[in-house]
This record gives sequence, structure tokens and C-alpha cells, in this order.
Amino acid sequence: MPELPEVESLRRLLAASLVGRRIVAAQVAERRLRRPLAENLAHQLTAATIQGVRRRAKYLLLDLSGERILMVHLGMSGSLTHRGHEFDDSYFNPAHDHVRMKLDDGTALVYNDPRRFGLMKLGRAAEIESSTELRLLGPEPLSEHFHPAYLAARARGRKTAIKNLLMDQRVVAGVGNIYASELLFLAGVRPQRRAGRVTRAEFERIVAATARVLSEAIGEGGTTFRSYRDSRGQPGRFMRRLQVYGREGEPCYRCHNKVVSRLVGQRSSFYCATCQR
DNA sequence: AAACATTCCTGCACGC
DNA sequence: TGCGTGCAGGAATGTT
Repeated sequence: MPELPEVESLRRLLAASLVGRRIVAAQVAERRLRRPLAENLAHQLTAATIQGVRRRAKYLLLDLSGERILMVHLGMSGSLTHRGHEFDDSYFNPAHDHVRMKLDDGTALVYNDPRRFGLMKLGRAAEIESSTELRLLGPEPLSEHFHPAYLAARARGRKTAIKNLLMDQRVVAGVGNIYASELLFLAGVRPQRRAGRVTRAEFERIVAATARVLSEAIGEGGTTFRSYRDSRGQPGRFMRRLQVYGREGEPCYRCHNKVVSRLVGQRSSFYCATCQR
């Protein structure tokens, strides 16, 4: 579910509400996530102070006291919620509250993940920073390192579809299925175009469209297509701004022809065959 | 009830 | 042949 804009929106909320808080108790109800949680995770979390909340790609990084980091990935259906007064828990099924951290102000930080495709790992800061999960990631799409010449170089000679390339976290980190469709619509490029055949002018439009879509989505608190909720239990607001994702058969906002849906690399992809070449 | 916002692994094809 | 790389397909799972 969560792509870069959702995780970044979450990061901003959590940074405002968690920094300085101390974890006074932790409980692990279910260890079977994508990989089993460490047996001593609850113990390791207890008494830690949260000193910062950062993001890399779709990973959330909680800086803890003792030069440690709690790395969290939400997979398809995960959420990290800060529950206290004003928290809307109407969406959540407590059966999937896998990790619960009680904080020193009486609130709780809860990891909930129905499908359990997510990841949670605590370690020494240096080890997490150089872990296999983070080490191979490509540049952040909103950084200066993601530019047309870079993308063109990574695409050279590649036969895979441009949409697959953009969703390859080693090429650029944080773009997922929803925003890949959206940015390619803005760039006027069909998702199934072979990456090696995309022109320089198109790479320039793709890079610009990536920054625009992700920035706007962050500004709207991310997209809730199905189940994403932020740390307060609230959905994102970018859904109403989606141009093509989930709009199969509906009119393109630009030319009024029907938006089509095709499988590209096993993932549903939406585009306008008139506006995108 | 088919589809799903993600990642990881396997196996095959290809090229040097 | 042997090895590395690219690519497609599938699996993990619960919900709607």
C-alpha cells in the first residue's frame, strides 16, 4: 500500500508527535512478518527514547537512544499508528496489532499489518544504515541525484518496460504501482514502452513528472486507494487527484477518451492510449 | 471472488 | 562450457 508519499506523510506526523518520547513497555503479539521478528524485540525496545524519525525510500527509520535504529517497512497492508486521544481506530482490526509500544505520555505506537508482508528490524545504527535492505537502493526521486541523464543511463539497453524500471527500487527508490502509472500519464509515456527506447526528451518529462506527482501527493497526505491510514488513523487525500490509476473505462481528464488498464510486469497499469505514446 | 498499495526468490534465456 | 545478468512468473497473505 504505502509508497514514498504515504511513508513521508507518516514520517512527518510521527516526527511531530514521537520525538522525545520514551518507550516504557513493548509487546509483540505476532512475530511472523515477511521475516520473523527477533525474539528479543520487545526487550530491545523497552526504555528506548525516540530521538528522530527519518525515511529512506519506503522505509521508516526511528532513531533510538543508544545509537540504534528501528527500521519499519509497511509492505502492502501495514500501518504504524500513534494511538491516544483523538485517534480514529474504526478502521483497524486489533487482531492484526502485531507490535505495541507504550509511551511515557500514556499514548501507544502500534504496528498493525493484516497481510504481514511488512518488516521491522532493530539494530545498531551503523548496521541498519548498511543493511541489505538499504544498501542497494537507488537515489531518492526528490533529490538532485535523480535526473534525466542518470535515468537514461540506467535505461540504456534495457528491454523491460519503463514502468517496471521506475518501480525497481535499485534504480529509483520509493516509486510504486500507483505513482508509476500517474507519473507516466503526466509524462505522456505508455507504461509498457521498452525502457531502452525512451527518448531523452521523454526522460526529462518523466523526471519532472515524478517530482511533481510525489510532491503533490505528499502535500495531500498520500493516497488511500484501499486501506492506507496515517498515524492518526486518517486516510490520505490524493485519491481525488489521481488521473488514471483505478479509472479504467472512465474518461481521460485531458482528451476524454477512455482510460485503459493492462498488465505490465504482473501489475495493473492504467493509461490513456491517446495522450501516452 | 478476482484483485491487491510490496518484495523476494526461482528458473530460463542469452551473451561473452 | 561456465558464469553473470536480465527478465518473467510466482509466492508470501487477509480483506473486500
